[in-house]
Amino acid sequence: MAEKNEKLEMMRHSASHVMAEAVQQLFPDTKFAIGPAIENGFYYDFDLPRPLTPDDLAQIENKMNEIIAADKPFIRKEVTKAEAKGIFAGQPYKLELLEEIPESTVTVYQQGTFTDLCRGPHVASSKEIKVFKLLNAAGAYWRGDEHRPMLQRIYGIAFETRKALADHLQMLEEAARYDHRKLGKELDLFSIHEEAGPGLVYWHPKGSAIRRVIEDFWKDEHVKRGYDLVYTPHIAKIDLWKTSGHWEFYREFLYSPMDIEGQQYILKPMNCNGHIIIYKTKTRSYRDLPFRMAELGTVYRFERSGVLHGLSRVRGFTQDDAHIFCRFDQLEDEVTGVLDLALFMIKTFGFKNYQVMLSTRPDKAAGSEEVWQEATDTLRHALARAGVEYKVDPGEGVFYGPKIDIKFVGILGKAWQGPTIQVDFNLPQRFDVNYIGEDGKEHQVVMVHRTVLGSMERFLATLLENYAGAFPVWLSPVQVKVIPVADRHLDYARKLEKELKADNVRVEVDDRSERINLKIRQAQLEKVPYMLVVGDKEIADSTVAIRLRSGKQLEAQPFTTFKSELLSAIASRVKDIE
RNA sequence: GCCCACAUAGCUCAGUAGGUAGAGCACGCCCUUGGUAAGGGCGGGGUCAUCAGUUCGAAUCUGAUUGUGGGCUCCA
Repeated sequence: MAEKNEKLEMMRHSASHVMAEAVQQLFPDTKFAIGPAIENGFYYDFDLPRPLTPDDLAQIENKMNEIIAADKPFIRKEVTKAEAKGIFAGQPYKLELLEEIPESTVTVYQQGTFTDLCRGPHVASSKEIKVFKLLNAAGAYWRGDEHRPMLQRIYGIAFETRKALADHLQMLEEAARYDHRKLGKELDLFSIHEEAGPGLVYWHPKGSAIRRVIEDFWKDEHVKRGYDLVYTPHIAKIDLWKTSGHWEFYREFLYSPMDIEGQQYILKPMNCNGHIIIYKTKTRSYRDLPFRMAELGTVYRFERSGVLHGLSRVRGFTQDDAHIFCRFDQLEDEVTGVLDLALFMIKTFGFKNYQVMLSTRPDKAAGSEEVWQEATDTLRHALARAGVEYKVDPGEGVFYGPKIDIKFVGILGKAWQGPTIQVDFNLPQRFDVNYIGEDGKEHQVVMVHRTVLGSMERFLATLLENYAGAFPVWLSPVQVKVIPVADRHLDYARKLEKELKADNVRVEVDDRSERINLKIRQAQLEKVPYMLVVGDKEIADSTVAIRLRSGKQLEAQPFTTFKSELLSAIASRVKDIE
């Protein structure tokens, strides 16, 4: 398998060289940057005299096919740096790369008319490139630096067989049907409006119904686990954010201050300061710790226009936030508790798997090396206790402390940013957040910032794409659709509706004078888990005919039986009626 | 923010030699009361994202603005 992947990667990398040759022939003035193999394909960055059009891509593809058909060998040469500078005269990006190579000799690969600075390896000859397709052209900064020139990147994919290519293209099409922006519109869950502002989400009744279920569950679970729920205001005086350091470090994410009676206020970008204020309203004893304060806190951050994306990157969002104030010796237990909660959430919401990253001390960090080391070790111990496998992300911690990030892995294998657990020594110091120890003296608390879902917005996106909009029954905005066969069955339908509503079931009656085929179709499109078809037979026997959204029809059963099974399925949160 | 593309009815979309807008779904009314994925008829609905410009005339050409998409960068 590994060998096969290497072969594929070699082919993809070679395809990128062939693409460069094609571009060179079509645009002789091109300056070449880099062109690696990536997952499923390859790209190459070019500095071109004009923007590329879809027609250009087709032409480049044709040229590539010619080169492949001509079966040009890939020739590897070792040359001195001085020779290489001659070869790449007039190619500033290649020359810049050459400067950074410490060795005195470098390798170049040549196929046809194109020679590239490249470590290799490559296929022996262009004919070994089996099937490829150019997907799109996009802008990309030279070396990923936004202060350097914007280059044009062409992305392509390449496979061993036509079938593999076709499968991949089909998979891309399939993925588009799971897109939360599309599903959100189709299922009438939320909207975002040009006239109201980008990145600001309007939750429709059905989206709000899902959110309420999530929030109620979240609150109950937190209270069970020893959290106190709080509410804090959306704006606060700017000085608070100066004290916390946000004004200094994160100003680019903050909205401009507003003037209120001569005082400057800003919208909160985080909830921590509010929780610290509550903590500090009285002297806390070591006996009061840990103090776990939780809030579904709505925050506003200025995100640059180009990064906004549906529900997953927005400018106003509600974090499922909490801050744990504890003693250092309690830190491990607290982190363990948060990990347990996070894993419980992952399981309850039906994610197949998860990935865990531990981020360590960055270059620019507050606090001493020793404290960092100790805190990082504490996180390691907690991870070990939870029996969780993780990877280390060196230097990716927040400036105020190390963190654990968990990604949800959905049904399709896509990973989503989920829970985050961050240790913080900085804010307690800035705000002088203390407790009185057994020794009668003041000691600084350790703060843990954490979310277990992320934000309501991003989490809904995650759920939507994970379930393709077919939520498990406990989360479905409409759990039951009652479909009377004819108008004379409406009274019975209403009676069922009333009885289900009495137990907080989210139920709708399709009371239109339409054929049931139409009503079934629309309930299917709405992905309602249970459709109850009721007509003369059902009324006579006090039963319901049940159709599942899978298309499966269950035996007609007494309404009371259905109802109790439904209620237990909802309460279990895990299993639907099958 | 940067590169490229796109913006037509509530939704999905058609409308290229520039001559003042169409379909399906949805919505309203009428007929139909039909047993598991679209019954039929009629009707209302659009200053073609916004603002300028070119032109006798702009959904269509040009520019700017706003927004969206694909990337890049960023994501405490």
